[in-house]
Amino acid sequence: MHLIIAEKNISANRIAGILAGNEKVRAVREGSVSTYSFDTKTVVGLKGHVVEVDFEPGYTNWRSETHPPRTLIDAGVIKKPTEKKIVSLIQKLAKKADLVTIATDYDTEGELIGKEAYELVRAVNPNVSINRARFSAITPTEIRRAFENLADLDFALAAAGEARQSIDLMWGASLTRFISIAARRGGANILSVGRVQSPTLAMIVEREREIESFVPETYWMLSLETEKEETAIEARHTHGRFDDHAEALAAKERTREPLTVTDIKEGQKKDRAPTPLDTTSFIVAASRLGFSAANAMRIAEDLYMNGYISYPRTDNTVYPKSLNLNGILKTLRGTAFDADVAWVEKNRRPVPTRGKKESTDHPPIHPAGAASREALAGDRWKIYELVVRRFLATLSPDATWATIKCLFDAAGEPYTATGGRLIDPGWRRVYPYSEAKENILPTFAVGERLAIREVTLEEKQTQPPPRYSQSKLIQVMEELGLGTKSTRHEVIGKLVSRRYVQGNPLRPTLVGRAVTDALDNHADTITEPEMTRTLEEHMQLIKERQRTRDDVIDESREMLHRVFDELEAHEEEIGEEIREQTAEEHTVGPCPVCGEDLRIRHTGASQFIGCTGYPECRFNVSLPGSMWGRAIRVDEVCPEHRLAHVRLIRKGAPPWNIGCPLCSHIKSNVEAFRMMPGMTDDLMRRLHARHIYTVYEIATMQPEELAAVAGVTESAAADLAAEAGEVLTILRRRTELRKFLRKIVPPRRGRSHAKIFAKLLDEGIGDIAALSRARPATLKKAGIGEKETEELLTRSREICHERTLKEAGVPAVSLKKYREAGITSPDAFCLLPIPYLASKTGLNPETVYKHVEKVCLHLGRPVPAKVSRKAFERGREELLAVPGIGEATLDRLMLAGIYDAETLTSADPAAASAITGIAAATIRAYIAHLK
DNA sequence: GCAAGGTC
Repeated sequence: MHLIIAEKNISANRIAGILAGNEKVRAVREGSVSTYSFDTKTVVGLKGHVVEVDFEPGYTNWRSETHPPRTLIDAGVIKKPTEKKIVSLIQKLAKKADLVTIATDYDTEGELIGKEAYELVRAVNPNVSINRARFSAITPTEIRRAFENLADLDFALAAAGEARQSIDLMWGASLTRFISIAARRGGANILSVGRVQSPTLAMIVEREREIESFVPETYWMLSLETEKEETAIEARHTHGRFDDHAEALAAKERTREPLTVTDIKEGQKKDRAPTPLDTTSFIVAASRLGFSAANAMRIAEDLYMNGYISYPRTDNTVYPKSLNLNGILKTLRGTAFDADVAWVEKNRRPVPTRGKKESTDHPPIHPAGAASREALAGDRWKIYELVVRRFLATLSPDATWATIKCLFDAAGEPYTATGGRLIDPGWRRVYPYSEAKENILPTFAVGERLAIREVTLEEKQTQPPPRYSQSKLIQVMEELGLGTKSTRHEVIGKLVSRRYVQGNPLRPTLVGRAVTDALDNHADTITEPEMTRTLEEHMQLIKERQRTRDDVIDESREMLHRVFDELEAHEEEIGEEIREQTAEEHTVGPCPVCGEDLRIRHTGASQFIGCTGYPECRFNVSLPGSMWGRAIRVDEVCPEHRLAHVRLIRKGAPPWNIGCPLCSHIKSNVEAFRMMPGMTDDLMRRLHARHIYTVYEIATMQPEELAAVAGVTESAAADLAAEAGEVLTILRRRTELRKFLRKIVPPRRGRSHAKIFAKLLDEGIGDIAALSRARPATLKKAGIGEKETEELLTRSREICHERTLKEAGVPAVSLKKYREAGITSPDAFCLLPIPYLASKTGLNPETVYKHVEKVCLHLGRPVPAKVSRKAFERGREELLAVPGIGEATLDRLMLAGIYDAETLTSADPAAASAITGIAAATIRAYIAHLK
């Protein structure tokens, strides 16, 4: 069998189709992986890298004494599978193969991915011959040519990729750990560092600094307004920007009629049709439609997977010869673009436009299939339409403008006006995304005199450079060689998820600035794009076999050690700097009680807002637990409390805007206040004025303090505190009920726990005890199913029973034994005979008596007579001596309170029979025997 | 728990 390994599934499919020619290809899905077979050949696709580099075992603990971050520099690197299913399928197929061909993309990463496959094959089949097919496009001619000219894997090319992997891992991981540990950040708050992300972040921080330090300069623009044929025309002074106000004023003073036309220059200008789309220009075009980089790529990948557009990750802006442009136009006929296609076919430019970058891996992004607006709703259609229209535009003629430049003289002061008119829209007909702004001037004649309506001197200010938009940043990253077409948008996503930057345009956060500062000061190698350039030069040398992989990595190790010399010498200082700079990130504003800073605090699963004046000031505001999202500060500020708004953010969930934490705190506690019978609006106002917002505070305050705050007598204050305590109990029980419901009733669409809970509350069911007494019909009305109702009732009764028994004073250890014996209700304690309970549980009857006594007293029921251990054991012997009574019969008799000879002889056989199920005659026989 | 690079 000849095994062919491609870079991805879709390539495998297409390669198989081409190589099979007229033969039928059998597609087989094994799990989630497909193979394509024909003749004796099987083609299988990888998923890019199917293995990943990591450190050898022993380096997982970040805070290890023996393996601090620096030791990662010299740690061994291993490859471990990330796509286990594909790895095992490749190895299964490799065992049977007598020839293996690596057919991954022809670039450095592709060669490395090929080498990974090579190693997987070698591990299970050491002798099979392995070769390499190199092609620059998956087209019939290219693929056939490649398979007729099979070569060997280029190990030097792959080694260049391996050097990049190792260097990225050791720099990224060691510096990430170092900085995170120094700043005492862990878990979701680590501070990451990397060859691509750190310079990108540094650019954003740098731009923000430029904006902050920008000193605007004032300048003046001089213009006049004239008119012809009742249209107003604006002409600007040819001096342009005046930096000197006096000079501008003088020019304005000199400007007077007559205004004479001195020259007219007419011309034509071509407006070139746009070039084919590579990933970056696609992201730029999509951003004009309002798509973020990541969203545009996500949609493009979806369209690609469904065959509507070509591969969206490409650096190519030139259509390859092999691309069938006519075929694509034909595909688009009959779609919503029918008229546009017809126009393009009729007016087509001789050669399609071409951009500056030409690469061979993939063609520019172009339509691959026909789609309808109905099939692709909303955003997907917008992106598809963009790709289609751009494709059409690249085949369309340039647009042509008629331009006119008119020069005027106003008593010696020169002015000019320019106009433009679109005479042939060309490509703009099919690509309406950039507006063509016309400015049509009336026809002038040289020497013509005009009136001056107004002369305007406008004062203006120079503007700071703009913040980076996502698309602009991706363009700059590309210019600097940072990241790849596939990763640039992900890098921005990473900076956002690390909370280094926010917004679009992108602004750095305090954390982002602090990390950039720390790295700039002590490890600037990693914040410069230079590192990537050097790495690429070294990789080039490896490819040319002028240097080895290990030699390059060793040099990088040496550099990183020097960086660590500097970092370790300043660890304390670096950590403190970062902590100091980022404290503000958690500060929401002044404490209403003492005026110190209020800060968001995270402690494990809970989070709250506390006062930095703690413990002197104990003011705090509770926040929903971190399961609802991590609390962060946002820019908006509450005008009333001067506190920053708070938002909970959680992966995969929309953010929960809490708003002003104090407003929200007050609002959520007002309802509880109103549950207190003695609460009035006036009293509530007084409490709020003294920053008392919770029932809990009232319940725990000293009466005299509360009396002073509320302006009532101490005894009234004590009543209030008692009421508050009762409200707390009610609320606690409600919470308990809520938790209980959540555990048993699974949430369903249209039936949230909140809804059910509200309905139960309406029915007066506010705690588990009330629930245990509820009628099934009531629960059904609240939207709870029959089975769930049954379970709710059973479980809630169990809980109530157990609670009563605990309250009565039955110890938990004994409760367990009763439960195991099936004795759970308090009634069972009061009604069942003590010997029976003792026998069932194996407990001492005297202990049982103590429990029964407690329960009966607790419930106000009569306490049964005590049975001593001696009497109990003697009774057993007496009864077991009676012929016909064994252990089983004894158990039954005990149920009827019969546990010794005396209780048996005095028993009423009929009654005892009814309880025990033993025939009355048999019981009479036992009694006769004893007598 | 860490990077960057493939791909989904």
